[in-house]
Amino acid sequence: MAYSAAVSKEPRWLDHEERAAWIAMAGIVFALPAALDAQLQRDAGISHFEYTVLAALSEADDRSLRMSYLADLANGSLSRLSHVVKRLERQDWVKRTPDPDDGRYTVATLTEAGWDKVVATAPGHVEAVRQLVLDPLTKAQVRHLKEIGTRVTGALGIDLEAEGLRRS
Amino acid sequence: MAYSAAVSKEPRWLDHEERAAWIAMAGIVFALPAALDAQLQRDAGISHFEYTVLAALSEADDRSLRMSYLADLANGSLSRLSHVVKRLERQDWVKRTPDPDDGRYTVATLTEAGWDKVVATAPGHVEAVRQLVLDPLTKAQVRHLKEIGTRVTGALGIDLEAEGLRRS
DNA sequence: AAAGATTGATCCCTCAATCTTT
DNA sequence: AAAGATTGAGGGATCAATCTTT
Repeated sequence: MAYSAAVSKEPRWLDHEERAAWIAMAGIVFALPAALDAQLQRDAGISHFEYTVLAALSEADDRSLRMSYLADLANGSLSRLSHVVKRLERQDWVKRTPDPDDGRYTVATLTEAGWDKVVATAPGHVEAVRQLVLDPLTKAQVRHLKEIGTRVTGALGIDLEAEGLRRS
Repeated sequence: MAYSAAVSKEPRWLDHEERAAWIAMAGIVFALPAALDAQLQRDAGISHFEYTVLAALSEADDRSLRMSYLADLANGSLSRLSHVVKRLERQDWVKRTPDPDDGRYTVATLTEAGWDKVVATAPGHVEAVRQLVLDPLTKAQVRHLKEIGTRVTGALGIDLEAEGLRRS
């Protein structure tokens, strides 16, 4: 991700409307993850990242995904995922096996207990997403949000098609 | 922040448009902080939270704020702020003094070197915000984003008036 | 006793180094 | 040698406990 270094003397400062939009966006971006984490931690004892991992596996064929692909889906590094899956494995929610087709890959699979955990956790999480994000918006604003999100995630280099496989 | 516990058997699942909007929002919310942190870390050697603290002080009267108020502005806990300010103090960017009016408060003040750090860092940060968020949007979308942000931050219990004091 | 602030322990993430399979 | 994955060390965030001032 290359930001053209601000070499010119005068940066393009934000006008009034841009500034207001950015302040609102910043508020969301830095407070929403904490709020979602808090709900999941309180009601299910897991982090949002852990939930994302379990949910992604629950929607995959055979409830299985390669570690590297799963890391991409969950927007995390492979190292982070490896640490997290180690913990999830201790709880017997996930198990790991080498990929028979290519031994370099590791395949993570959701166990029956892991499936139950997702089923038990999903409704509360969806409800939190509704209350914090979707319910406060009009139908038109939901549409606008989708379009804005498409453009910004594009600038961030995120592939929404792939993301579509998962998430509540 | 009270989420009504999902006691009803059937949660209200997301329809197609809601799901698309949420996936886009989730992409932003979990990738944008990392992107902004990366720019600041690379170009200035500080985290986004540290930048927020320095920037908030730079815009305050006497370049000074009480710790508890500053923690609110920066969307962080007082404990987190205390740890961070300790580090900023080591770099001589901030200094702390007891509030003369009420000794329970601690007042954080930006030093001259801290001011210079903000001046040197702000243009690159604003440029990143432009490239990742504002430039990809039309003027109408910037307006929509402001309105959406107002509603969602409202649901999150954030006071945007107070926030307006800071942020690039 | 309450409010503001700080501290230390613990947990989690990041980064670099390493290991395994191809 | 390259790709995928794991590991351990180091740094920052969180939480509970503590300290200070009112």
